[in-house]
Amino acid sequence: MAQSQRINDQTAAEQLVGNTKVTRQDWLNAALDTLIHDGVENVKVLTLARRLDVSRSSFYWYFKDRKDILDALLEYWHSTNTAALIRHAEMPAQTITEACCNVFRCFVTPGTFDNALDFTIRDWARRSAEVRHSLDNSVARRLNALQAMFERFDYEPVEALVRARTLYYMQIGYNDADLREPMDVRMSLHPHYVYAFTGRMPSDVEIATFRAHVHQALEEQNP
Amino acid sequence: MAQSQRINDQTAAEQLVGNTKVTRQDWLNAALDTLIHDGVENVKVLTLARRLDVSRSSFYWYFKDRKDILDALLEYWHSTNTAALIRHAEMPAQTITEACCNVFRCFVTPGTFDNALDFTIRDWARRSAEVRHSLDNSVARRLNALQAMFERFDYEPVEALVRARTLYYMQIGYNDADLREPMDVRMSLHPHYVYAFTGRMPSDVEIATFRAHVHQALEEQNP
DNA sequence: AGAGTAGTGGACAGCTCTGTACAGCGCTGG
DNA sequence: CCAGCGCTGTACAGAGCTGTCCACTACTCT
Repeated sequence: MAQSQRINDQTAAEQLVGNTKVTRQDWLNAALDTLIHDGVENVKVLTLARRLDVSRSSFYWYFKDRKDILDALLEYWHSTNTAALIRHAEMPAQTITEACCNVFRCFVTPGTFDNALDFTIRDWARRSAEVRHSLDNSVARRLNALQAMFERFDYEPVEALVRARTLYYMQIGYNDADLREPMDVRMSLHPHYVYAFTGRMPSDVEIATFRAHVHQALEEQNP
Repeated sequence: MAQSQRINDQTAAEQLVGNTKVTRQDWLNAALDTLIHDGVENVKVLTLARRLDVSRSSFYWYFKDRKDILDALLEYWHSTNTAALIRHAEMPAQTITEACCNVFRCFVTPGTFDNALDFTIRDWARRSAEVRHSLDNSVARRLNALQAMFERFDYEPVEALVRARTLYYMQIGYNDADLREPMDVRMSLHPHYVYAFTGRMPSDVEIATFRAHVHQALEEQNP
């Protein structure tokens, strides 16, 4: 599922001047990919160097030490996933069911919210107080955005809180499970999820719009 | 939260005959505790030995190698968490809201379903195909039990499936987050969770019964 | 062309961890 | 009372990892 990740797309554009074989970006991309697939404890200077087919010591040209690159990875996560989720929760919508569909899109559209990365960060947070702190902050901001979303559609604060959590944790848990459910099955269940989360069935138009979005996103990914 | 874990309670009863300083159980308990708090990759023979204040080599008397004790930990998880959840999902109930409360009890009562252990296993599963396989099996059995629970109360299969997943993943995600919410706050939200999961409000009796159960469980833990 | 700069590779010291070999210690049963 | 069993400690070999030092290379700028 998770494609090779890129922290940004400068890599191709960067000039490999002088004796340069790899860029700082290459190290970061390799580290991010390793982080996602193998966990923090496998983000090792030695492993990355082997993967980039470069001497281990050149790592220390770009980064102070191992912690330095790990900090960069955390910062990347910070500025992507949480921002994406909040943005989708705040999208304008006519109904709560439409708003809920918007949030779903965030999780389903490739390149928006990286589920595998998010899991890895949670895992990491269990072993590092610093990461734990970042994570707690992000989760609070995410849940606030979702609660506010329900409140915009006149749910009582307590119910909005409970529904925000249910929606959020269900998505997180669901994606963690990595069910590899075929997209058509997932699409057929979608209206029922909306119903379970909001207590209301989405309209046919909302369902169709959601499907179109997902379809389009998948097209763009595999043209 | 997670107290010092015990794989079973034989330890105190076991005789330390001969030159024996620690038992196989001691190794297992230490390993389980380390697994939960620090993750698989920190379950190291050296670390456990230091913790038990015993030489590292005596480990190899009780276990073939490191993998041997890790297998034992997985087996332990197998025979506890999944069994507990299924048992609670199958408990007799008059209403779906009561059934839902039964499932909650499983997560809230100490010594029943170990959330921290479950998280660690999911983490582990990301790095080991063998563990992944065990986990997938367990999750399928858990979800089937929950879906069957909703179906017993006349939910359509698709809705039962969606609600089973929502209930399950919400609990998992919620516990992962380790919110450390005071129990009285959690209790006040409880009826709303039941409503979000089942679409119906629990009766006053059901709420009171649930609270009494939780209260009693906490009393037993801290007499 | 020569000096400087950015980046690389190889070698080294030092740490942590694994698994094995083997000797020693203290009970228990004939 | 001593032989054997269950268990422990010391010692060793070897692998994998980190971070540092320094010589080297290939560009760029003047």
